[in-house]
Amino acid sequence: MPSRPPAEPTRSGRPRSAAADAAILEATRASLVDLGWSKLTMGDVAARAGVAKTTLYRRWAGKNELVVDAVAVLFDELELPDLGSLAADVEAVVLQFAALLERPETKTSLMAVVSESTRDEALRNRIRDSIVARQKRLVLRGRERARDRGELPAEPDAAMAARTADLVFDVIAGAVVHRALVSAEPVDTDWARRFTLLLLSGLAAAAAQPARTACQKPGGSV
Amino acid sequence: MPSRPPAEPTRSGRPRSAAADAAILEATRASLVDLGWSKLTMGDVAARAGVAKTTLYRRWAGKNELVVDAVAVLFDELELPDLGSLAADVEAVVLQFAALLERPETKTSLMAVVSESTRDEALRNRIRDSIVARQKRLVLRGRERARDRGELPAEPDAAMAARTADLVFDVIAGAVVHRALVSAEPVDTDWARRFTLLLLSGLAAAAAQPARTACQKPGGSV
DNA sequence: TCCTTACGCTACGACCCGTAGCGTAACTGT
DNA sequence: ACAGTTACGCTACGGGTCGTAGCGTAAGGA
Repeated sequence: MPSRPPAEPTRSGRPRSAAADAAILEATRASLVDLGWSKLTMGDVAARAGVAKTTLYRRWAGKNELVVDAVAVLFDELELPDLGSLAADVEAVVLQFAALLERPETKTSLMAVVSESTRDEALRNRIRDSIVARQKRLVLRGRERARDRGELPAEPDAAMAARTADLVFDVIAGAVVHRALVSAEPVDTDWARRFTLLLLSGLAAAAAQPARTACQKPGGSV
Repeated sequence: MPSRPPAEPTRSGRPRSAAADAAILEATRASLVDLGWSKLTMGDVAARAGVAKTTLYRRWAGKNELVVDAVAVLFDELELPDLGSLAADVEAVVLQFAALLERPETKTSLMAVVSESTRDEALRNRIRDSIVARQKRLVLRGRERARDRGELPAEPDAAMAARTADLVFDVIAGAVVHRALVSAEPVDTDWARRFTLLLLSGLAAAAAQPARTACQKPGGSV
C-alpha cells in the first residue's frame, strides 16, 4: 500500500488496481537491475509494467518514492535467527544483511535514496518507516533474546538502553554498508566473525567499565 | 590536478588554465549547496564558474567525476590530533568527520557518488584514491601512535594487522556515516564518547580473547 | 442508472545532455 | 618572427526525460 492518501475507509468510484501496484514495483526492481539507479526512468518502468506513465505519477511523486517502496519489501526477508548464542545470531544477521546489499537492486539504489533524503524530509521519513525501522527491530529483539539467555545484563535505565540500542544499530548497519558499498570488499564469514567478536567484546567490556579511558591489554589478534 | 591524462612532461600548445580548474571546483561546491546533487547540472556549474560548458567536458567525463574531485579536497582538512590518549584522538576524529558530513556539499553528494560507483569501476577507483584512502591513513596513524604509547599491543602478524585496520576503518567510518545520514541524528560529543568507548573496549577485549564465543559480564551502561 | 474515481493514450513545453564546428587565444619550438 | 599545437568561448543541434493536461473509456458504489 504505497499510495499517498493515508486512509480513506470506503471510497466511491473505481478502485486502484492492486495488480498494477505489484506489476509496477516488480518492474521497478527489474529496471534497477538492468539499468541501475541513474538510468532508470519512469517511462521505462511504466513500459515494463504494461501501464501508462501517468498511472505512476498518480501514485508516486517521483523516482525516489517509487524506488523506496520497490526496495522496502526486500527488507522483510531479514530475520533474526535463534542459533543459541548472541554471537551466532549477530553473525548470521550480518551475513543476511550483506547478502541483501549484494543484490543489484539494493546495491545501486539504497545509497542513492539516502542521498536524496538529505534534502527531502518526507522522503527521509518514508525511508525511516519502511526500511530503517525494520532493521532496528532486529537489534531490539536480539538484545531482548540475549538478556533472556543471560548473555547481557538487564539495563535498568530504559532511556540509556534505547540509546545503546541506537548506537549498536548504527555500528552494525553502518559497518556492513561501508564494507560492502564504500570499501567494496566482501562481507564474508571471516569478516562477520571478526566484526561480531569486536562488537560483543566491546559491549561486554564497556558495560563493565563505563569510564572514559582507553584500556590496554596484551594479547593476540582480533 | 584532476585532469585525466596521467602525466605528459612537456606539452606544446596552450596550457590548461589552473584558475579555471579552481573556479570550476569552487562553483561545483557552491552549486551542490544551492541545488543539491540531483538538481546540479553541468550547465549551471559552467555558468557559475564563468566557463564554457565544453570546457567542463574537456576535463571531466561527467557529473560524477566532477563532484568527486570537488568534494575530495574537503577531506584534506581531516587530521588526527594528538591529545594524549587513543580514546581522545578517536573521539576527536569522529567529531571532525561528522562535521565534514554535516556540510551540505558532502551531505548531498557523498552517498550519491558511492551509489553511482556500484556500476562504474573507474569511478569506484577514483573515490577510493581521492577520498577513502585519505581517511584510512588516519586509522593507520592512530594505531601506530597507540602502539608507541603502549595503549595497544604490537601486532606481530602484518597481514592480520592490516585486516584489523580495515575492520576498524569500516566500523568507524560506517557508524558515523550511518548515524549522520541514514539515522539522520546528530553525532555529538556524547555519542562520540559512547562509540569510542565501545570500539576501544572491543579492541582491547577481543585482542585478549580471540575465541569466538560471546562474553558475558555484569555491569552498568555503555 | 447516475456518480465518482481510475486508467490508457496522446501530445506538449521545458529542460538537460553530450557533441560538432568554428574562430580565436596562448604558449612552444625553431 | 613564424608555424605548430593545444585550449578556450560560443553557437547550434538531435536526442532524451520530465511532469502535466486533456480526453474518452472502464470499473466499481449509492
